[in-house]
Amino acid sequence: MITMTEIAKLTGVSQPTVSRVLNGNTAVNPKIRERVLACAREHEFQPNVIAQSLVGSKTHLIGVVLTDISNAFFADLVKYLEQEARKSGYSLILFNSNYNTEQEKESLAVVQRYRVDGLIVVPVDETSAQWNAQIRRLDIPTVVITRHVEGMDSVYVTHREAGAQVGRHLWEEGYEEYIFFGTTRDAKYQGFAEELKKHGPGFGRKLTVITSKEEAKVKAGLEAYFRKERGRTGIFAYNDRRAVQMLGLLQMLGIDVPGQAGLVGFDNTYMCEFLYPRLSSVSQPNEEMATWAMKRLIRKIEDPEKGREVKNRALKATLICRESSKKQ
Amino acid sequence: MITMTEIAKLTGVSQPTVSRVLNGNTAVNPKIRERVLACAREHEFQPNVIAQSLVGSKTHLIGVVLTDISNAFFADLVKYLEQEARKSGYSLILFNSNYNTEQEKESLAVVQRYRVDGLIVVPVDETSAQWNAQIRRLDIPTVVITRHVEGMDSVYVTHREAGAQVGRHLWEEGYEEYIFFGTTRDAKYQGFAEELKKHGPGFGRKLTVITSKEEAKVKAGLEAYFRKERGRTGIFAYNDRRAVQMLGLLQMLGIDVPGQAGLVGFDNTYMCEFLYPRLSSVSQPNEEMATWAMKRLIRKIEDPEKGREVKNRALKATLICRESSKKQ
DNA sequence: TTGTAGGCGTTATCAG
DNA sequence: CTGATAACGCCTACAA
Repeated sequence: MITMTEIAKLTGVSQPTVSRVLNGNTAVNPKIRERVLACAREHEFQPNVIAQSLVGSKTHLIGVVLTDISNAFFADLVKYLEQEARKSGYSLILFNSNYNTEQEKESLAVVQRYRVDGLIVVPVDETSAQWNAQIRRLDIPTVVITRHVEGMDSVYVTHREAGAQVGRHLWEEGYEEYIFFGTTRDAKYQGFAEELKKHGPGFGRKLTVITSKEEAKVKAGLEAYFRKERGRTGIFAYNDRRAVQMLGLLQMLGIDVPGQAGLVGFDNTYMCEFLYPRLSSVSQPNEEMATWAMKRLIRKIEDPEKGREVKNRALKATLICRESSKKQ
Repeated sequence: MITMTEIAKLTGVSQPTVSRVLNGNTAVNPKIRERVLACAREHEFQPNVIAQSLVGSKTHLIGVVLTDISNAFFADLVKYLEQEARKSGYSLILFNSNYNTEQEKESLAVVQRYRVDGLIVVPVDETSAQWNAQIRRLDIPTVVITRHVEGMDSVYVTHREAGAQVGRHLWEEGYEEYIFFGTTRDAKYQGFAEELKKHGPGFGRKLTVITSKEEAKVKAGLEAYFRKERGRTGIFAYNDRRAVQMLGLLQMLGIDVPGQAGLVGFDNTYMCEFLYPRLSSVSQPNEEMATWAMKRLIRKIEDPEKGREVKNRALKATLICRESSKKQ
């Protein structure tokens, strides 16, 4: 890899002159300019951004530290993050914490050693004191994505509200009893339950929660559930994976969807369109989330004044109604 | 961010001494050592790897340039790549070409400007002369993953062999006619067709290809297909996405799976286990592929001698038989 | 318009 | 054991 100094020697000028030509800032003698450019082209000069970073104290590197890149949802976010960063000439240096706080901690340290200009993070546990302490000491412009953290910039989707949307939808479609497939700590559950509560005081008896991740247990639970005399049941699964599993189980048990049971998933992954019946699901605004996060981050980096105040962006999810939860 | 020079001033020693202490290479006076370490800890010193890179001509950065990070298959690979790189102290700088050769070209240039130590690539089109010229001129240790490129290190799965496996399986399960859902350029198709050919000369009439990506056309094609008198039909979809779509269509048309039609997908994604009937699928050794690629790359980087010769690794995929293609 | 000098934060190589 | 000194590749004054 040829350097400016070498080009300088080759063309008989000084290195700063080469720099001027290659960066096109200042005016230079056209003859020299041509000579230098020709030489650079010939040797396929590529500036050493490492050296540029050292002097300019700007690396054009953005650290991305997230919990699970193999999760399609995050992978999708990364795609848009990269797209947006690229537009402004930044590159992504990627770390996967794998939901492991040790790895996350180490990743944040590495990111600091690379002197990244900014940071996009999906914390393993944003309530952890250790994490909060570390991320704040880093003193790097940061945007939290997917979670809401007090005192830091963040973009996230209002899961509670999304849960309420699903509750309303299932109620409107005439489902009389309900199942939530997930944990009660999930904000989606809370919104879902609250919404249903509005439609009658007896909702407690009408809302069942299935928490287990073991298929056999889930199946047994469903069997027991449907053995009783039941009205039409609306089921909300906390993500599409689980929704697909639920659909498979319902089909296995011979329960008609959406007749006896309506089903709504979460994430609106591509397969929703492919399943039979097509799966209703809640769509998160991935592109918007990623784009906002990156734009915001770059603004913080390039305009520290405006970047100072903390901005939070709560985005709404959209329920996509398909066949799996339709009125009969 | 405190630097070695600052620590040196604070502790009244020279900067190189600080470097020695912090790197623990050479022996230093225990008193000074303690003083320096204390100071470094107090100010949470983190070495500037950018500066280290500049002098050491090693960035510990590995460029990853792939076609579509939002594809679950590649996202999975990235997870393992990161894991393996991390073990050896390397970090990933990630680029998504989005199947766009312009973006790919630019990414390769950026990667070079960052002076990455190595490169993992999934080319948009490995047969392109332009790409071949560029990648070779880069002169960076590179491992191609997922594709086979003459004269370069690569790991890939033998799709042709996988296709043959599927053909054999469907034949053994008693399917008498066959559909391939994908394109005939796909090596999977070739292996599939060749295998079927072994079981009788009339295979040409018995193997139908559905290429369209438009659901309506696919549906119409299937309807026309099954309107005729048909034996049991074995269907091979080029990936799980398509297999799910196919399954949905078959269910919609009221065709019994695996009775009238058997179905096999490709990629063995999580949903195979969740669908009803459970989907047979070909499992690619993602972890092995990624791990091999990264280990090989690091070896090339750290031991240029051994890294010189070109190594190719062809991995076999494994067919996972489930309910969707079982003998009746 | 061009060259010289200095510095970014390290590491490495010398003397001492 | 420790401190100068040079070097990595580039940029930004400053001077000519």
